[in-house]
Amino acid sequence: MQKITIDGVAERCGFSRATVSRVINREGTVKPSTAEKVEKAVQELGYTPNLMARALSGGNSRTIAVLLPDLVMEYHTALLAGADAAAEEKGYNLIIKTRNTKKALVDLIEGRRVDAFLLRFAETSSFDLEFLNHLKKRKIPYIIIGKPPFSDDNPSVLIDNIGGARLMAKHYAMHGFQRILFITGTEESFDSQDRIYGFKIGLSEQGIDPANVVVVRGDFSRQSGYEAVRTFLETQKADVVFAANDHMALGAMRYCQEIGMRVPEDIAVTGFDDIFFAEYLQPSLTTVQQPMHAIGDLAVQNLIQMIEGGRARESQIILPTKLQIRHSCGCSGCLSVVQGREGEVNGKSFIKNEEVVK
Amino acid sequence: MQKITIDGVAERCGFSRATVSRVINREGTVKPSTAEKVEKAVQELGYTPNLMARALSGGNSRTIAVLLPDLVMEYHTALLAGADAAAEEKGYNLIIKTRNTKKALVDLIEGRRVDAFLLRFAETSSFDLEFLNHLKKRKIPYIIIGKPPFSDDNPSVLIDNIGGARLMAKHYAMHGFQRILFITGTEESFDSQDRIYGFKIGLSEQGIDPANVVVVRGDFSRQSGYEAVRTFLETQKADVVFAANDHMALGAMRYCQEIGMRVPEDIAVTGFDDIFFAEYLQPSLTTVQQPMHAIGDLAVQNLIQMIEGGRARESQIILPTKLQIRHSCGCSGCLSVVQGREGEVNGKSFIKNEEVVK
DNA sequence: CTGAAAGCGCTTACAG
DNA sequence: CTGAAAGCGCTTACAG
Repeated sequence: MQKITIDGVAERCGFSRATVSRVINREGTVKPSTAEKVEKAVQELGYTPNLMARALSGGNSRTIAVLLPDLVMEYHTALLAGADAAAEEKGYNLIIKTRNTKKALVDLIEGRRVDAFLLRFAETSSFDLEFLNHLKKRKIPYIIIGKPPFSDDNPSVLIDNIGGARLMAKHYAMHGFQRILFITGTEESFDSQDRIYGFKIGLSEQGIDPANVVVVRGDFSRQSGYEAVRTFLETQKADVVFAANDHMALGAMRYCQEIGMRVPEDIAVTGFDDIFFAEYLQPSLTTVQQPMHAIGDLAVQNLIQMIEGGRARESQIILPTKLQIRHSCGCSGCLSVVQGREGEVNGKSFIKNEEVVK
Repeated sequence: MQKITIDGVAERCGFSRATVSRVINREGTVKPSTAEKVEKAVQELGYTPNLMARALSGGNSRTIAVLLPDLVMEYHTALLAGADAAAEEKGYNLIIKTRNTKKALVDLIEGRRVDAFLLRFAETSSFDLEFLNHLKKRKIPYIIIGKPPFSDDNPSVLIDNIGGARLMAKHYAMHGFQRILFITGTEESFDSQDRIYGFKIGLSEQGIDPANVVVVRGDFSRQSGYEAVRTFLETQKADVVFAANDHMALGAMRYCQEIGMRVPEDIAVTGFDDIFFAEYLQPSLTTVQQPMHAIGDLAVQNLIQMIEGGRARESQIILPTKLQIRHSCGCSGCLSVVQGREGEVNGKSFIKNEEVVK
């Protein structure tokens, strides 16, 4: 199997290397009939451009870098899986980075290794504004997954923590919960901040005073959920525990069950994320789900549009959140889902999380 | 920030581009004193080579392709996380591929995009021998995760399904289980094949006739585990159900509990994989764990050795398996772990799964 | 031990 | 609309 290059194609169809390059990249003007001949030759030879050479000479590398906090949380691997699906469909490669030194990232850019960045930061401290500015200056397309920092002009696909938490607040109102314990994640977590924020907004909307909520700090671990509830219940009582993620909800539920409290009869527990096993807990966990796979997929699609078509839709996009109502909140019978609805105003996508299906 | 190239370094230190290249790649002979000067210049300028250019001109691209069946199963994302850890430590990039067309893979090679391949196939039918031969012919380093096909001469890191299942058989003997239902995964799954194989070997070793095991086909889904047990229990009885993965074990357990059987008192259930929630089921699941993270890490380390140092240790490597004894098998009290031990003979690593800790 | 030169496979002004 | 040429940033024989 002879390695076949652009010159091979040129020879085959009788045109120059430059012309072949033009039709492959659909740039400049080429007579339709010659484009056809070139394409035929490409087909016959089964030619695909060498991406290294292309990138080196100033073209696209057809590669997107994905920055993730980790590859362990289902939350992030689902995001990656979605990104991968879109990338493979469009013939792009994904380079993944978890422990990202600034230097390594800049090299990726300067070395023209990647055309664009998909960025996911979990903690405020990991947010590298300098790097973001570098991207802007170099006009490298990027999309941030989750809340962008400070300014609103960063292209981003929002993880709708606020909307999801509001949905949960509304559901709490339906149950008539009064004494609420909220377990947060780490202090620096964007997700955690937005979840408590959205929850309080939601409570206000329902006429419940957010001041009634007791907030205890956790760290997203199952153990921290366990401990938070234990400490709290030593001196106080609660109708319900809202943990900022499912792991902590699991820990909370375990503690309650261990001391003989029935969930949800004696105390309700709800979570956030809808990780795989939420459905299989006993009782099954009522929680908020975000479409991480779809978010990754959509983000990569947009990134590719930016790479190929200039800027495309750089606006912020929010995908609808689902409230997965199961049994741990006290609802019984078959599962129901409360889902937000998508909308769009002024080029900004958003959702109305209004509907409640019972 | 001026883009700095090898010529920049050359100018700075007063040597030629060729010499700089030599010291960076530690190739050829360079006088120590000049190497020092070159390195100083590299430091001062913060130079890192453009990998695209390097690859194009015949050097390494410092990139490894990872082929995975999916990014959903914890089994595979843990493998990826391990690979990523090793890659980032050594300054390598990872390109991930899930839905791999042969063409896309060959392009990766011909375009010099990657230096090596980490391959994980889940099903016999997905095994592309032609591609493997292509790799061999081109002398591209690769490592297969899991059982290599046909011949033994493929560098691989084995997932020790057989050893793990043997461990479980031994544990079954301790419990004195007689009537055993084994739920397999899909017919083409390497994992499933090896697990039933190893299990039967293990039973024989314990003096239990493998013919006593009833084998029912599942497909790794929770639902298939549920159905398999339901169908079986309609006409027969069992002391224990061994599911070829934890998802099916979960389904099996659910069915038993739904019809009022107590696990493990009336029927024991064990699984394979030790996915995250195995520990949190009620009762907690006795299962076999394989160090997927370590496997991915080790494989990438070896791959890098092969890339940089010629061939390194191309032998087969097996990492020890753990039997996670929890409650679903009938054991009670604190958790115990039965762990295999590593060994090495004739350059081949292997393990003796002999030890039983009670 | 070191340097000048060719070449890797493309893209992109620049002519025509 | 098309082609000849330069150049992207490296590595690698080939001389010396």
